[in-house]
Amino acid sequence: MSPRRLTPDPATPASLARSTIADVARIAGVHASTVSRALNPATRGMVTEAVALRVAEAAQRLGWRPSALAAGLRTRRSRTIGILVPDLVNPIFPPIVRAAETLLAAQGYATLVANTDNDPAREELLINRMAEHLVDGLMLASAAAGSRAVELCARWRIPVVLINRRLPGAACSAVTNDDRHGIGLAVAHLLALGHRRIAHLAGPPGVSTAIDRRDGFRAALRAAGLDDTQAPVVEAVAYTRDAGRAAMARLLAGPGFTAVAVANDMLCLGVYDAMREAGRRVGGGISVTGFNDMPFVDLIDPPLTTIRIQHAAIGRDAAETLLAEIAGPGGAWRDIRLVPELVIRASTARPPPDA
Amino acid sequence: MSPRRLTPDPATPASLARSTIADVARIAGVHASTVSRALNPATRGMVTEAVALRVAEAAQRLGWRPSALAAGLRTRRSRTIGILVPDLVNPIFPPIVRAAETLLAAQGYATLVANTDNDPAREELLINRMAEHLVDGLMLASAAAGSRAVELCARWRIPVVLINRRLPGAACSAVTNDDRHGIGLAVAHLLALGHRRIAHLAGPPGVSTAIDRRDGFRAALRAAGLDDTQAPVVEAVAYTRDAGRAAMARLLAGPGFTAVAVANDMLCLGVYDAMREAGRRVGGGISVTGFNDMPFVDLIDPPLTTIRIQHAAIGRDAAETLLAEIAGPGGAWRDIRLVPELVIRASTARPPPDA
DNA sequence: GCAAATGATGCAATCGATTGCACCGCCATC
DNA sequence: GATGGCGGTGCAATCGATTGCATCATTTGC
Repeated sequence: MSPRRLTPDPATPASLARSTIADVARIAGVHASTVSRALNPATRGMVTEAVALRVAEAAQRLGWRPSALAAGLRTRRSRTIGILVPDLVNPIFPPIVRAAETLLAAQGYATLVANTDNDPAREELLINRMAEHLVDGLMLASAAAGSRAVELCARWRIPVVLINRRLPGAACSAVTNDDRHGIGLAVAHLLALGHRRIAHLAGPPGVSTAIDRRDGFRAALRAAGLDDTQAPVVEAVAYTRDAGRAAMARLLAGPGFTAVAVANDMLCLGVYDAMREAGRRVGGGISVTGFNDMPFVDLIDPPLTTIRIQHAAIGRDAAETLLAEIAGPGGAWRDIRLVPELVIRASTARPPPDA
Repeated sequence: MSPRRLTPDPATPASLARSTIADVARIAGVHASTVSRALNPATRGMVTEAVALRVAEAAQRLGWRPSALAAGLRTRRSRTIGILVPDLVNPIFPPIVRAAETLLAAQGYATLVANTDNDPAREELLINRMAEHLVDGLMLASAAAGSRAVELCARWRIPVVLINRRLPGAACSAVTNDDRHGIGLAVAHLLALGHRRIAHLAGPPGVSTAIDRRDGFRAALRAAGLDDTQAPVVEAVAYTRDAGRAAMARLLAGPGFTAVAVANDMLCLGVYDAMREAGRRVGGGISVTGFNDMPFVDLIDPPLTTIRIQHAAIGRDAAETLLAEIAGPGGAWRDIRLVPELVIRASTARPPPDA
């Protein structure tokens, strides 16, 4: 009966203690520096095949694992990437984080994820914490006007990539959506359905997605020969369901409109709430468009017409950009603008005939 | 005109280089070890008030930040907690992660989040990676039968707390839901509505939530004097929308039933899909109950009757348990079982009279 | 066949903070 | 006034891996 083989070798009780490179060196009969070279893929070529094999065997037998801390202390890189999101509970972020994490994990990077709660102070604190952990790069989804985040990263010499939200004039790369174009698709769709009195429920101040979508909304109306200054516009205080409800209630109290282009899907959930409370119907009554195509909005009642962004691509592109900047600093900043697409569902319809 | 005050002092160009404890020591005119003691809250008492002040000032002026790597290497603790989830895109996890992260961040801990994709090999890899980063503790939401995760953590001496899913016989604490009780609430609700032919759509094999909910389902039927062996039960291959759709299709092809208690909300999304494809109505036709009350299921059509778990409490309790075990190892394992509650919405109704 | 080049390995310093121990000075005690 | 104790600080080793440089053995070239 052959003994079961697990990792690490169960026959070696040495596995009880965490072993170091020195232990491996002793077993393999070489110097610790040789072990280091043999075990590091980048320097494996510096040692003899036979030695590399012997070392690998010894390491395996001891169940040796590198100490990321010791290595990082010496090399000044932690093989860790930080990701800062304003709110992990907003379902558009997990797919982004996940795509980034998957790509990074394949390259041997771990990811430190944290919530800023849209609080600049917390954002600063977390960036400092990330700096203490010597993250090799940072993905920042929480950028807002006035944020010192990018300067802070520069001070700590941490490559940073903005995702989702831009920061005009910021000295760093960014992977975002073409928000102006996206909202234009929504407006064009509403116009094609016959709507002429279209409102806009805008996002919170200082956030690029809010600004660009609002500008794009205006531009799209003008392009259609409509007077954009007449269009009702209200601003939500945050990208939350509650803020959407409140903003929509204000919109409903104002001059009439048959459709509303909303700045994001999360706000739409509140818009639906407000419509229900006001006894109005979404779709047949007032048409509603969202933005993001976040998971599950195809299941709400009525299913939401929205602008689909490339969640996974944002995470992937941002991770790739970051890795490129880590590998070779000094390149030009990338400004990747992903193109969103319209997804038509039942929350939009022709305007009611009596409107 | 007084100069603007930022952090760190902009007047000190020393802030350009990352400063160490030795730099602070030089400025403050003391030894590095004294700086360490003065800056560490736990050892501050060992130095004179005046020295502590001088050191703090010097540190502030240099914009000094501790190196988590150097400190961790010496102390063998990284002030980092790992969280392993099977799928971050499943909306029940972000609230848990977030609650844990908030509590841990307040205690100075960073959180390393990773996805296992329900892949045991990936889980092992990630735990090893966490071990390399010397995480002080691990929250594990991905436990499934046969997982070597807990042993692996024991080998690395990493305190671990299972969340959401239990692992019978595992040598560690766990913070989970009372799944048997929860599914019992759902069944009781269906019985009260008049249903007698109730099916169960079970979760994937080997996962405690699936097993306990199935057992609880059976027990609830028996308690009502019904023959639980007659109840149709099919098993989904995973907790995904697609798997739910497939399983529900199989259920619909079998003997008749007027209600189905589904093992989780994510599966319910697929159940809705299958019902739509089969031309059946959820609620008035077949009643459906979910489990978890994950975000947004109150907005789907029809809104889902489900069992609400205490998302935030899971994260909080698990984080607290972990901190307790880190602070004083050797205590008894905690087995916290949180009590869920029934949330009635429109996916359940009286059985149709002709049924 | 000898010098030079090449390649493999060992040596030791280093990254930055922590901490056991030694030391020094001051005060209280007898 | 010597002794003991104690609080505050400095010294130096330490955590574990990496890496520039030295060293040694081997091979190549002439």
